[in-house]
Amino acid sequence: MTTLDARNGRRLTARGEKTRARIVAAAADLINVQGVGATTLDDVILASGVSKSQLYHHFAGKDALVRAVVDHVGERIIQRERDALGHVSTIQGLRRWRDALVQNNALRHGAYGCALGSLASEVSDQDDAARRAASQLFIEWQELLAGVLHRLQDGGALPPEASIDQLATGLMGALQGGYMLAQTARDVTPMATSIDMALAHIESLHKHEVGQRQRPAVEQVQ
Amino acid sequence: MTTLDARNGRRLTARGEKTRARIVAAAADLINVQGVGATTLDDVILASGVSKSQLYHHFAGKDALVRAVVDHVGERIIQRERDALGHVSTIQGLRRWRDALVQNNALRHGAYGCALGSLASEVSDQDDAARRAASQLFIEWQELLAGVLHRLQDGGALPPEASIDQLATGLMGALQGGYMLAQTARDVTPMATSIDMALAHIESLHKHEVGQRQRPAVEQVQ
DNA sequence: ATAAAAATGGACTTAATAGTCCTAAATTGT
DNA sequence: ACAATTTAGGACTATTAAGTCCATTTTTAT
Repeated sequence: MTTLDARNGRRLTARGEKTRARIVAAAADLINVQGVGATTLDDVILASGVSKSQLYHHFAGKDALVRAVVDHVGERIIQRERDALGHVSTIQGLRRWRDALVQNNALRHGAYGCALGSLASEVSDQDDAARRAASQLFIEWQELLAGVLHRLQDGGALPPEASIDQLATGLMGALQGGYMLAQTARDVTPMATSIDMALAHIESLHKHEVGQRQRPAVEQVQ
Repeated sequence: MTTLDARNGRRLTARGEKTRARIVAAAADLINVQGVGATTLDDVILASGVSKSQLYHHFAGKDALVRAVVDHVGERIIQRERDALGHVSTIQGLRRWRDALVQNNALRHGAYGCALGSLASEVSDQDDAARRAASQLFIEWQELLAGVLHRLQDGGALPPEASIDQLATGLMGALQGGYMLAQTARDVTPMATSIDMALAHIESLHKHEVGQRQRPAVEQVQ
C-alpha cells in the first residue's frame, strides 16, 4: 500500500514514511538543542540511524529538512496546546495551563526556550518559506488562546467589549518573551513573571467590570 | 599613546582600537541581519575592509568575536535606552518610548527582531560566556525600565505596593516576545499589541487605585 | 512468483570556512 | 632619528559539511 506524499507528490510506502518521520524527529531534537546553524546533516544521519542517500531521497537539501522540522515542531505544539487549551473556559484553567508550561520549562532551567520560538527566530530572516510556516503556526496557536478567551467571555469572566484577538496576541507575546528571557537567564522566573502579568491583566478586566459600568469604554489612542 | 585592552591585557594604540571597533561593528551588522551561524569570518573581513590576520590578532576566533559583538550590541542598546528612558517619569513618556521602538521596527517590517534578543536566543545554548553577557545586559535594560516605574510610583502614578521588578520583567517580556512575533510575521502589529497590553496593565494599576473606577481597562490598539 | 519500482548504504567529490604563517609596513617611545 | 614593537596584508592549510553517484536490497503490484 502506498500513500501520496503531500509535499512533492511522490508515493511513499509505509516504511518510507516511517523513515522520513524518523529523520524529521531526529533533526527536530537536534535543532531544538543546538539550533539550525550548529546542526549538520551528519548529525541528523547519526541520530536517526539513516544513510545520507536516504536523507537526500526524502529531502532536497538542508533547507527542505528545516522546513519539515518547522512543520513537525508546529504540529507537535499545536496538538499539545489543543489538548491543554481545547476545553479550558475559566481563569483557573488558564492558570493551570501556565503552571504546566512553566514547570516543564523549569525542568531544563529554561534551556532551549520555546521549540517553535527559537526556531522561528533563527530561521525567519534566512528562509522565507520557513518563516511563513512558523508565522502560520503562531496564528494557529494564538487561535487556541483566543478560543479560551472567547469561552471566558461567554461565561462572563471577560467583558463583551474586550478585544479577544489583542489579548491573545499579548498573551502569546508574553509567553514567547518569557521563554526567551528564561533561556538567556537559564532560569524560568522571568517566564513565569511575564505570563503572570498577562494573566493578571486579563483577570483584571473582569474584576473592574462587575456590576459597575457607569461609562462606556473610552478608546485609547495608540 | 597606548591604552590597555580590557579584554586580554594587551596594549592597543588608538589605531588598533579603531580597527578593532571597525571589525566588531561590521560583525554586529552582519550578525544582526544574517544571524551568527550564517555570518562567516570572510564576510566580516570583506565588510570591515580588514585582513584576516588583523581579525585573528584582535580576536582568538569566531567565538571571541561573537562575544565582543554581544557586548557591543548591548552597549549600543543600553546607551540608546538610557537616553530614551533616563528621564521618563510619566505614562505618556512611556508611551512615547513605545511609539519610537514600534516606529523604528516598522521601517524594516519587523525584520531582524531585537538586535540583542535574536542574538541571545541563537547564542544562549551554544556559548555560556556569551549567554551570561546577554543575560547581564537584559538585567541592565530592565533596570532602566524599573527606574521609570519607580519614578511613576514616586509621582503617584503607581501604587506603593506595586512590585516594580515584576512589572519591569513583564514589560521586557512583552517587548521581546513582540519583537519575535513581529520578526516572524514581518509585521510590527503583534509587537505593538504586545507592548500595549503590558502598558495597559501598568496603567490600570493606577486607575483602580485612586478609587475612581471611571473606565474599564480595555486596550484599544492596533 | 516475478518484474518493476522504491528504498537503502556508504564511498566519493566539491565547496566553504575556520584557522595558520610569514613578510612587509607603520607607529611608538626614547 | 631610529630601534623595538605593533599593526597590516594575504597566501596557504586543514577541516568540515553539503551534496552526488551508483551498486545493492527490499517492497510492491500483478
